[in-house]
Amino acid sequence: MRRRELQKEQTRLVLALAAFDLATEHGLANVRIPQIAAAVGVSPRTVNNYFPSKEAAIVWPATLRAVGLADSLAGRPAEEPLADAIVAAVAGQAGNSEIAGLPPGWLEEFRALVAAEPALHGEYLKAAAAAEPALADAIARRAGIPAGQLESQVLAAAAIAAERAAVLHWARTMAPRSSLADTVRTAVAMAVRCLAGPGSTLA
Amino acid sequence: MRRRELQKEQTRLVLALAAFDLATEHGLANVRIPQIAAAVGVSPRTVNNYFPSKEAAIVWPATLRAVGLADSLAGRPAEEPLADAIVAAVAGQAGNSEIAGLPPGWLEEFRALVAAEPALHGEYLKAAAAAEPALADAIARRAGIPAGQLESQVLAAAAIAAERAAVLHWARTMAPRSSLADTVRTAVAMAVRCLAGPGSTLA
DNA sequence: ACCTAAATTGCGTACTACGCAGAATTTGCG
DNA sequence: CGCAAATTCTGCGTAGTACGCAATTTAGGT
Repeated sequence: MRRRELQKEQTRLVLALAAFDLATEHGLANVRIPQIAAAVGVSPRTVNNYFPSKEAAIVWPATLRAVGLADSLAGRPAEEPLADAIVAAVAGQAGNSEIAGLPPGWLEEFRALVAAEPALHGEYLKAAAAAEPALADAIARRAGIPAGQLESQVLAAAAIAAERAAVLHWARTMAPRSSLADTVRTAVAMAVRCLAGPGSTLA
Repeated sequence: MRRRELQKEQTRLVLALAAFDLATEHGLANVRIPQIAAAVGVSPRTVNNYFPSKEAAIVWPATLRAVGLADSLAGRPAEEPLADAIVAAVAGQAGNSEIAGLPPGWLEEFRALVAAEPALHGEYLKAAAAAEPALADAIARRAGIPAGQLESQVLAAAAIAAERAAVLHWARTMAPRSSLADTVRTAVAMAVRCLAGPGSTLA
């Protein structure tokens, strides 16, 4: 019964993108659940079966990307230093947004929407934080230490916080002189340089 | 017209504490807005004048503490290294919870409630993140650099994320061998060591 | 004590979240 | 190919929330 879940994830993503489009066009406050349902062709009740709120639906791709962070880190070569691997994993997610069927340029529109709608900040925070446990576990596994230690959790939280700060900073800066990926890379590097660098128990 | 606002803040805090107590006793899901109103002796409508949701009410003291972070940092001696000042400011907030009329031991109960009620995690995140801009400004001011730079924002985000990770880690650990304040101090020091340490442009 | 500004309150409305049960649909298996 | 079972979609009903608005009460300053 694998196909079932794939179809479900597909519908979930379609719903999320529909909610996202409606929010960018009409403004978050003017989006109604039935609108989203109509745009996809399902019942309003179904929308709430997939998402507890329209905000959660809009932010869903960000949640997906955040969850993919741990996998991305696990896929880095084993000999790469931990700090570099984390930076590469986070920046890599920021670079290619075609991860799971997202339209190209999605990240650009997303940051614009989040910057324009403060009501989404909280939901974006939740999406980013949802990845912390998995990322902390991946870090611990790579460092060869038991999971649940304070240090790996702090490192994961700091890395994700840095990424979020970079995205918001980049979104606020009207004339960005550097690309989003570069900004994210710089920010994450600053945050993890020492936590995961030489001299750390995680290195 | 200063007294007016003081009274307002007072009732706001009373409402928040009432919501908090009801949540610890009956569980978050069983708390109703009229209950909170009745516990304080105001109309249900008034509760929603002060808070947009019961979760926001419960987390309000955490928001207060987070906002106080920037002031706490500003109050540190000017000759203290930035990293030490940040660690001291954050850990100081974790140490004394009597900041604004909170009952002693409030932080303990709060972390227990947050750990027991995952529905509060998001609200706690928002409360913590609410302090980021102010903290980033305070950092920039102390470092003598213009506000809004990426580095100060990343540092603020990382410090707050480390504090939150420490609190949650401490809450999850059943038999905490060290005090919460020590855990927070350790976590923030790890995150800040390098961002604000020697060699950084902020130092 | 009065005048003014602000807070509290009650009411009404729109919307959301979700439990429940029936209908529709798809999957696995013979 | 068809049947049975599990699962998802759907509609309905309910409880509860958020908030605008206007009236009332309360408090502050002179």
